[in-house]
Order: sequence, then structure tokens, then C-alpha cells
Amino acid sequence: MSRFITIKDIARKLDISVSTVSRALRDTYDVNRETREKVLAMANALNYRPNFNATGLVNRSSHNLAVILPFVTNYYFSAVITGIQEVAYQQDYNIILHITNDSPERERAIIKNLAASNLDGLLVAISSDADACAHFQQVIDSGVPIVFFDRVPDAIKTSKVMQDDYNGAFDAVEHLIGRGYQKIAHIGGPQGLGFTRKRKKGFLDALAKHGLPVNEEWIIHSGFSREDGEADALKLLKQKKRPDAIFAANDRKAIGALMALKKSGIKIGAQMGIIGFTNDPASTIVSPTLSTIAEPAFEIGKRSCELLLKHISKRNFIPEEVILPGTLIERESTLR
Amino acid sequence: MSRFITIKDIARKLDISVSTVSRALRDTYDVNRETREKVLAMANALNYRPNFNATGLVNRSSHNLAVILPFVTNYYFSAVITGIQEVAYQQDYNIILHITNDSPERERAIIKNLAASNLDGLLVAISSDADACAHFQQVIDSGVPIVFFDRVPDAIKTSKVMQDDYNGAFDAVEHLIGRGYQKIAHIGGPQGLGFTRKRKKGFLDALAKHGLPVNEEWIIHSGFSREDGEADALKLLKQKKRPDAIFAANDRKAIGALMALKKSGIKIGAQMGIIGFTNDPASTIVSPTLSTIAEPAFEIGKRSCELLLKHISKRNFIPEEVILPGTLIERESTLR
DNA sequence: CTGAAAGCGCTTACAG
DNA sequence: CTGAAAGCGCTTACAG
Repeated sequence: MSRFITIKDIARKLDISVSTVSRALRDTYDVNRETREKVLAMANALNYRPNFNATGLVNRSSHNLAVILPFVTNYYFSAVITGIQEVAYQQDYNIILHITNDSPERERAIIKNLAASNLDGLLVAISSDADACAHFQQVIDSGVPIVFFDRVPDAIKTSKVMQDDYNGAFDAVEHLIGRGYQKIAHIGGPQGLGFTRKRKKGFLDALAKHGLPVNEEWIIHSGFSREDGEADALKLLKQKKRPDAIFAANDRKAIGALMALKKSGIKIGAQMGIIGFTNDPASTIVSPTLSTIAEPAFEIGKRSCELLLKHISKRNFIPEEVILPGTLIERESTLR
Repeated sequence: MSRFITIKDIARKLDISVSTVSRALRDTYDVNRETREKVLAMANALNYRPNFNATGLVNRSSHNLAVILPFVTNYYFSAVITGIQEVAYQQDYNIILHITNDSPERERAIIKNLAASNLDGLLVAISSDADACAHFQQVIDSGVPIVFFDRVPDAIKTSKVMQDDYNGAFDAVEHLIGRGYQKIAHIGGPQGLGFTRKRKKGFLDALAKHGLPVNEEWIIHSGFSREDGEADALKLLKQKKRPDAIFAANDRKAIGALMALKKSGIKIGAQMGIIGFTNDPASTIVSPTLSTIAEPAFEIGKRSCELLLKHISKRNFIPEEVILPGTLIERESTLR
């Protein structure tokens, strides 16, 4: 391993002390202008790069942010990461990526092994079965701020960024009603997740507002995958009373439902309206194309990271909850 | 910021020296068994975590690996990352994620700002317009190993991991021929990329082997997006001599082509066979479903990371080029 | 405006 | 088997 240029090298070449080099480099103390310029020029000439381990050690900071989330192989989370990355990059922070595979055990193991001293902050979307969140509280208590996004634990007081799940769901269902559907089913996500409840509440309230009945048999909870959507849809089909529309908790489920129903000979739209949530690019690939609520995933990433940086720079930054609105996108799957 | 537990704390509590604590913790020197156990117990009781900035400073290593790639918002790259993450996690390495948005400038800026001292190695897929690769060579010369995957620069001697682009393309085209298609077009990726050339070569050689003509007008190069695929397909449609099948350089292009042609009234399969490359989940969502060559994306990530760790642990590890085979997946888009 | 010195938390020859 | 000391590269009171 070849040696790297250090401030000592610069100091020696210029025949000044390392203290002065350090001060000149950071431009924070009074340093003679000429001296500073000489140092800067030399640093540039030697292609000097600060050793982050050293600066981190004395400053107790690393310019490293960890992102912890269930998956990256889906559109929503990869778009969020891109947003996070965008602001981190501007501010010279590194993103350390941890993937939990939606496993609470792995999530806990990751948290446990976080060398807290190596991180300035955390951005996290919890796993589906987030039972206990004590491990996150410990991190915060140890002085490392966390911002949660999308999948947020209610119990922890810190900044959170999410889409407007309630109103998105409400709008989706009202859209179905507006299109004349009357017997509306809901295929939801895992019950443990906060936003599963919010989307369900939006669904229920929209029905209530329009005086439509709630049929408990038309409400099914399962996972978020396409396969889950297929299975849920097939269950709905077997009901004695069959619904005429489905609001799915996300696009993958909606697409699974759509494909399974189509295969069963149901005319999507005409016989069964379907609307999802996310605006995954796949929703324009299915046939018929899928109506949905577009989530501002990239924006959620950006806002989360901005908030985290505020927590980092201001010791006692007051936690904020940011709720970003979604947008109804009307496509073929809700066309009668 | 609350203080963290250090080896000094452990030493004080146990009334021994920090040297002994350090040695006991790493279990590398001879330490009296009892002493070691006392240290371990105390470390555990105090919930001690090593300060990576400090260990990194003395060991000149950080257990940090950087991953640099164009995007994460597509299936292939997000699957690769998941594979990388999987082995990094096992070995207690952190993944620092950098996204270039496929911009060579940003790629160069990222490399320039890498505090080399803070990284043990790099995993990279270069951007499409990778003209100069000197910046990567510099990193390697400075002692930080790089492993390239998928998009690899020919000019640099280091380990590389990729799918078998040539044979995958060859198999795809031979599949089309086996299904009876005779006038086969190719919609390829950006010309600068090495694998664009390899996939094209596989295409040409398969035609040659079966004595089919090469029509230069049926070979179109553009970007990798669905929109590019649509535009390419529409161009092919306007040709005086119209092809009866298309081999697309990736699934997104293939899906774009498929959708555009379908909209133009072409019967996919019967009138126009289409095959892609990747096995993006979207290829089972389009209708008709898309035949394709499945790439072992997750495996590519794993192998890349394993190789990088070998470079890191063995100063003079001899670079390896790993080529992983793809798998033909026959679906509806090549059914006559 | 500048330098000498102490210290961040850890590792590792050097003695014993 | 254990301790005292030096050092990794940087920052920052303390003097001057």
C-alpha cells in the first residue's frame, strides 16, 4: 500500500508547522493570506486528500450516513436511495448501504454492529415485522440521529418522512367510486406496518363518505409481492358476493391481482376496476395499464436526507414529520 | 454527543493496561486465558464497540468498500448490489454507494473525491460514455484494488466479472432461428460499451452460422431505455424490407419495442418475434410475456465482491476474469 | 499570524 | 504473559 500525502508532507515542503497547514486547509482560523495560498497550492500540487479516519477520530464524525432498508430490488426503494444519494453527494457525505431483506433479526444484527462512532446519522425504513424498536432508540440515545422514511415506527420520537398514505388511499377509492364501482375490496399489506393501517383507513373513510357498505370479506391482508396480489385476488373471486373493484396497497399486489383476474377471464376495468399505489414503472407495462397513486419516492429520499443533515448539524433540532402528497394517475384498469 | 466506551475504560475497570485489552480483544497474541476472558466479559458488559476511525488509522484500512454504478433504479443493478451486500455483510465490510447517473463527469468527480485512505477497495460498473479510464488506473496505482462488473473497461488490468454476453446473444438469436424467424433485426445499446459489441457479435455469428443475411438497416444502436426500444422498433417498421424478429440488447428495450409494435397492430410472436436480455421481472408482466436471456445478476454481485476481498487480502492476487453464463428463457414473444 | 504540545482510540514493536 | 511508549494523521487550546 503506497503512502498517501499528509499535512506533514506539505508542512515539510513549505517549511512551516503542521498546525498552520491544518488551519490554512480548513480556512477557519486567521492565517496569513500568502501562507494559506502557498499551502493550498502545494496541497493541490501534491494531490493531497484528507485522511477521514484521522479527521473522524478527532472530530468524532465520519461524514458517513447509513441507510437501512428492506430491499433495493424494487422501484420505490431504489428511487428513494437515488434521492438520498443526490443530497448526500452535494454535501460530501457518504452513504453506507445496509439491506435487511425485511428480516427483523438481520435488522437488529446490523444495528448492533454499527460502529456508532463511524456514523453521523441513520436513514431507515423498518422491516415489516418491526415488533420491538428499542434498538433504534438506543442508537438515538447514544447520540446518533435517525430519520425514518416510508416505514416509520410510531413509538420513536424523531423526524419522519412519508407519503400521504391516508389521503392517497382515500383518493384512490374515491376515484373508483367516481368511475361507478360500488363493491370495493381492499388487498392490503402486512398488518404490523403503520402505513398499512393508514391506507386501510383511507379506504374505509372513502367508503363511509359515499355511503358504501364495508364487507369484511373483501378486506384481505398479506405481503407486498405480486404473488400475494395474485393469491388475494383469487380469494376474492371465490367469495359468494364478488366485489367489482379492488384497491391494492401497492402496485405489485395490484399487478398480481390484475394478471390473475385477467387469466381467470375477468375483463379488467369493465368487470373489475383495479387501482394500486406507488406508480411503479411496471404499472405502465401491464395490460391494461394500471391506475395508481404516484408516490414521490425520489423526493422522499431527498427530504429524509436533508432532515438528517439538520439533525446532525443542530444538536437539538426539533423533529419534523414531513408528509408528501401523492398524485392520482388514471389509466386503463379503472376504465369501465 | 455522548462518549463511547473505549478500551481505556475497560483497562481502567480491570486495572490492566490498554495494550493487554487490545490484545485480548483481538485474540491474536498470547494473552493469559483468564485475563482474556475477563476482558471479553467486560467488553460485553459495557457494550464496547471498536472505533473504526482509530483502527482504520493505525491499520490503514477501514473495512469500507465503495460501489460505483450508473443507476440503482433498474432490476439488474439493484440485484447486483444485493449480491455484493450479501458477501460484504458476511465479512463485516461496509458498502459505500455512489451513483453516477451514467454521467462520466460525475464518475470522475466521485473518484477524485474518494478519500482513498478511507476505502479498502472499489467495485465499479462504468458509465456508458466511458472514454478515458485513467482515473481508475490512478486509484489502482495508489494501492486500492478495483473489480469491475458488467460494464468493464478493456484497457485496465484487474479482475472483472460479467455475464456471457457473446454466448447469451448467440443463444437468443439461435432460439429465434429455431422458431422459424429468418429476418432478424438487432436493437443494441450505446456503441462505446464493450458488452454492446459482444452482444452484437453473438448476433452476427449466429446469423452467419445459419447462413442468414445481415441487413445493416436492421441493426440500430441507441440507449437502454424503454423509450429507446420504442423508437428503434418504429424505425424498423418503416424500413422497406421489414424484419420478422428482433433481438434487443436488454429487456427494457425489448419491452419498449414490444409495446410499440403491439400498438401498431403487429401480432407479437406470429408476425414479429422479440427476445430480450436480462430477465427483468417486467418481462413476465408485459403481454405477451417476453422471451429473454436471464442474467445471473445476484451472482455477479457476489462474485465481484468475493474477488475484491481476495485482492484486498492478498497484495499480489492475480486478476481473474469471471464470465457467468446466462439462461435462455422461452416465453410468449417468440411463439409463432 | 504561527508553533509546540497534547490528544482523539487504537495497535504494536520493545523490554521485561 | 504484560506494560510503557511511540505512532497512525489530524485538530485545537495555549503561548507567544
